[in-house]
Amino acid sequence: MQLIIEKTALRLCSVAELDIEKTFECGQCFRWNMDASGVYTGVHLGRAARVWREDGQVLIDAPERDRELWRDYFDLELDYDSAAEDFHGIDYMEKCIEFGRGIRILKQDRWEALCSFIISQCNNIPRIKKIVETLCRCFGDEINYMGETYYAFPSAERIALLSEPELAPLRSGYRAAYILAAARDVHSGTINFEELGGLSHPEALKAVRQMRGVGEKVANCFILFGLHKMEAFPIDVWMKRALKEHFPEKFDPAVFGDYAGLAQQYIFYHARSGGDK
DNA sequence: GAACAGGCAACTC
DNA sequence: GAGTTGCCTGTT
Repeated sequence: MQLIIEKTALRLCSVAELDIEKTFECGQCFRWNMDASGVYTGVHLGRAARVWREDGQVLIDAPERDRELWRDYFDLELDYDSAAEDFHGIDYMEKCIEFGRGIRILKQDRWEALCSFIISQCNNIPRIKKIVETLCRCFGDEINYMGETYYAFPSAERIALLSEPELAPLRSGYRAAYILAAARDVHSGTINFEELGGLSHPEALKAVRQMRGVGEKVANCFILFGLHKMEAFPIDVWMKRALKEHFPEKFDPAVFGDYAGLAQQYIFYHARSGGDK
């Protein structure tokens, strides 16, 4: 009897198009983890996958039928050099673009992005990852992959039916009430992702901010990383520092054009990696 | 033990 | 509308 081993490593793109380490470690997502050999394992839309570099290519261990799904997730159709045109030529930005080359703004699941950035407030990345992981472990569907168990991000519907004490294992503090409120808003239709997607950035910002515990920063993170509206420009303490240092007092992100969010990510990654020191 | 953290809301003036 | 304070929890 012949054993047929299904070879599932798909070529996603070249390493020039996507730097997985920068993309996964630049603070936009919380569910990808690297092992000792540089292979990242993560979960997206209930699918676990491994992503790695090999011979100048980025490969992903995924079935052929999911190729487009993953290419979409990594935003591989967009030409990032063209997208950055509006802020090329600014001296400081040249440095940030070069430094962040290969970063892509992931098209994350909208609910996961919303929930993750609600959790992110006043928190550091290891703790955000820990809370998100516990949330998935407690309430997400099991995924068996490569002999290990992973967990999908639990749906808003699932979370909406929980009570605050049930979220206690997350140790998310005052954010637990915000998570529940957001889940219920999504479940009830008060917040409709499809509708939000059709709104302009200012309109979407206003609507998203109606949610309890969602202020300017969290809203913009959700709009950028969840709704993939590339003009969203979240400003946190790192961004504040960088902007203060390199741009005039009355700075308007609109100067970066339609892809201001990408500029934000380059600045943020540069600043957080110690590029300004 | 106090201060602080990738933020928000409620309150003050 | 600008500034201050408390908030859960974990870390320093």
